[in-house]
Amino acid sequence: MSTTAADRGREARRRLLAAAAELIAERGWAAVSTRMLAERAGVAPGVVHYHFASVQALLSEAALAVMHDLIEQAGAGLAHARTPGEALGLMMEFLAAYDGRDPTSLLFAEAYLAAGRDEDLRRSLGGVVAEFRRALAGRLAEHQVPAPDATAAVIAAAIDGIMLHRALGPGPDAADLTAVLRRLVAPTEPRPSTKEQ
Amino acid sequence: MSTTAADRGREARRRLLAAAAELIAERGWAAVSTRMLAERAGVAPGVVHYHFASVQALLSEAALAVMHDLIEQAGAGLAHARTPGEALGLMMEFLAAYDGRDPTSLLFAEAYLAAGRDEDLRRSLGGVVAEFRRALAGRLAEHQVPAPDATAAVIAAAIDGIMLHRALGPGPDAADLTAVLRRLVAPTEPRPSTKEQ
DNA sequence: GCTAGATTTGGGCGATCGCCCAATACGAAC
DNA sequence: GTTCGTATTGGGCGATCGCCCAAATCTAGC
Repeated sequence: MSTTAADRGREARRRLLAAAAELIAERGWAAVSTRMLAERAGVAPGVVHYHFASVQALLSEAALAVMHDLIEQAGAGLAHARTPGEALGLMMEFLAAYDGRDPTSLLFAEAYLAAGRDEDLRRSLGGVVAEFRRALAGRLAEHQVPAPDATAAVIAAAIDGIMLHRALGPGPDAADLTAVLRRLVAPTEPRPSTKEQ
Repeated sequence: MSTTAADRGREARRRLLAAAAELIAERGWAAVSTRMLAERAGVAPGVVHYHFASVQALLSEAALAVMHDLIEQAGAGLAHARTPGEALGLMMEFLAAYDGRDPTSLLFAEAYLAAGRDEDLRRSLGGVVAEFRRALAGRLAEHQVPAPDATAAVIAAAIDGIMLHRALGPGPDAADLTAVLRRLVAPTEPRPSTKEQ
């Protein structure tokens, strides 16, 4: 039951990372300040620069942690699918929880932009996207989808773009979008019947 | 040859809008300041709040002007295409000029995010995207592409996503991506032959 | 109890922020 | 030349910024 100083320190660090993830989405990357982070995390302002070299470093670490977790989670769900079409359906279902204006979606977008002005962050983030593309391309190749790399890149891009556009207002139903995306992975065209879902 | 006060005023306003478009891309929306804008435009700091109600208002007006011009330009090129596949090719060619890290791409991304925190901007920007989707869906419908609205939305989203991902590092060739996207608009499946690029 | 080392505190530093405004400059109308 | 109206100047206002640091506070080990 004893809480050592190191334990409390780790907890403070953890709370600061969580606060950073929230505030990036709420206020925007450049608008997150030292005192804002400290207040949200329930610590004194000085603690921020005790645990992190700079506010930038804190924001980067927080964003990367969230993104990596989510990509891994999505990838795990993908493994259950038996066909690429099914995998697409699962992914779109997974994405239904994010409307482009929720904290997670905004965190992604903010991180994308911040990466353009921070070389280290850009490299790390590029690695996350590349990893997702590679995993997806592997699944596609297993099912004889032609041009798996390019197809995976387009799907990954479409997903991010769909999230971006959702933030701006209503668009077509997710089910309709999924049906369109399925054209990308249909191994053989099943001759479009007169009626379809 | 006379330059009235009103003429000089209009010129100062124009220069401020141009400076805003540059600085949004360079520094990020939230990091653009009054004095930064004034210096870039070659005017005194006070001029900014003489011509614009706030820095936010200046940034929004500048971003919307650039985006509207570019969408219109892309749409004009689209009118020359004779098939949806050709139109896609033209659009991807048009997009080749933007690698996701150039000022125009960054301006788009910054505006998307800023829109999430400014209701007026969000509405205006949503209108721009909707207008593009509508124009594209119209062209698709003319050529019997199924589900033209959803297809247009996916294409628009894929384009923005591709630009976003390009900023993070190299991906598949544009030509390969275009070939994949063409699957979305193929009116009838030409029975995939043994070889295809 | 006492020391050693890690963590927290809370305010200070100079710089910068958005916005404002009284004073000034300057061409147009008379 | 005088008046009038618009545009510009340049500094001031209080607030906030990132980062720093000496002092205070804690727990573990002796």
